Amino acid sequence: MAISRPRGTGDILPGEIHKWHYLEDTFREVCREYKYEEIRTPIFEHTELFERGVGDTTDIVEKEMYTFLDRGKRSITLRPEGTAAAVRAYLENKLSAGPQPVKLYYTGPMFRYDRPQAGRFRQFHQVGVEVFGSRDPGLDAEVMAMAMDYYARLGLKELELRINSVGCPQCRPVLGERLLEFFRPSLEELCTNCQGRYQRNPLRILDCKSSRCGELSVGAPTTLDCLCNGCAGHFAKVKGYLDLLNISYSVDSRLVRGLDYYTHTAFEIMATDIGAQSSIGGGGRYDGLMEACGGPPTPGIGYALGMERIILTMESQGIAFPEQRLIDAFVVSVDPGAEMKAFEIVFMLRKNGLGADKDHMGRSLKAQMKYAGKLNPRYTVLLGSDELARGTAGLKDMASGVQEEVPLSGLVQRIKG
RNA sequence: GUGGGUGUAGCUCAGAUGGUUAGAGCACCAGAUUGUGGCUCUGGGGGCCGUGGGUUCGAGUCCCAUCAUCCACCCCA
Repeated sequence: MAISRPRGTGDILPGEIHKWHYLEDTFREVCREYKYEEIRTPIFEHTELFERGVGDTTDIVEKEMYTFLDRGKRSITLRPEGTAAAVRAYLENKLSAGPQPVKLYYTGPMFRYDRPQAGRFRQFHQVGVEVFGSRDPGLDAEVMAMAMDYYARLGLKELELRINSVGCPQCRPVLGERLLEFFRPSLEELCTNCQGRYQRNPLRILDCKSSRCGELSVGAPTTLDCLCNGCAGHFAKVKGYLDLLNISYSVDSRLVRGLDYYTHTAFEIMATDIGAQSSIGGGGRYDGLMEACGGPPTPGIGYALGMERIILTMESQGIAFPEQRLIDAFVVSVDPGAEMKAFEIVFMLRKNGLGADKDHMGRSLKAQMKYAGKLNPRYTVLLGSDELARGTAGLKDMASGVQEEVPLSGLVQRIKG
């Protein structure tokens, strides 16, 4: 093989594309019902957008971005996530001038230079939403409910919704101080990662997966211990709305979204049985992000769901994807003399809105039938010299095997009927 | 970035201790008395045994390197 695909990427082949269509179609349907409108932003942006919009101390920006200089010596980055670009577009196109809130959705590929493993790729696909312009806790609940609704429509079971509140610029520093105090005695024992976090963002120590750090952080103050009245009230309302909708969730006070401008609600949806990368979606509120990107103070909340991981979960749960029939009719020429007529009939069927095809490999009658059997059309249309002479065609129902002779003039009607 | 597993046909995999023309199943193609699919049977095409080096009379098999892939850490979707 001369050239292979780049590491961590994948070809979505015709045999599985129906899964992606199903996910996308279902998502669009949900978005329509929830009144979210699609936005399509570039796949690449100025690197600076992500440095500011994702945070330059995050792993994503520090080591996972596909960044390059274009021919004009501009630093360009393939988008690693969708929120920053949506924020940029909202500001750049003055969507703030229209009615608020602005509810957007997007779908498409994202890029991160990670080591590939089960459920993790360098090019992967997300569907996501962002709501700009309102701090209503009802919207926090809405986006979570929407994500769960989407999963449910796909047939996913046994998902776990974890939620937390990470506070706001007023109460976060209080927590930060208390965390520094708490970990100061055991600073040397923390993993090297967390020693760095201690300096930059002690909140994330709570999130560390290392068992050592886990032990050390037992009894540590959590975000929930330090919420100010406003944040605690917001969180209580979010939970109230979720309860109202009978959406089950667990409060996970260790769930942290690391960026400074993330505020209030953070959530994550976990699946089982798809390997170590079990998060199939996550999101949160980011009331500080617009300002970080140079805009006026504007609240926002959103989520992103990983399509590959959703498909993995569906497959591991044995959920069937609706498969659409490739064609309605396959036209077979019984003898070479009928070849031209078969070609004509195929186009006639297509012009009438039917999916149709014929052999293009010079196959024998038997082989044409065999091929038709694989394409699984509802009908096979058989044309031979006898039929030609009578102006008819054999119409064979492939499921039942029953064949009848119908006049060409009534073929479309008969197939549609 | 770190660690482990695996690279033989389109796919899933056999190929003890190195030894003739590298096999199977599935898939693909053709045929089973000449105008009909699914089942069955017969036959056929297809392999620089990931790549490069080394050891050896001889390497798919042993050694080294490299690349790819899978899994895990980290992080995330």
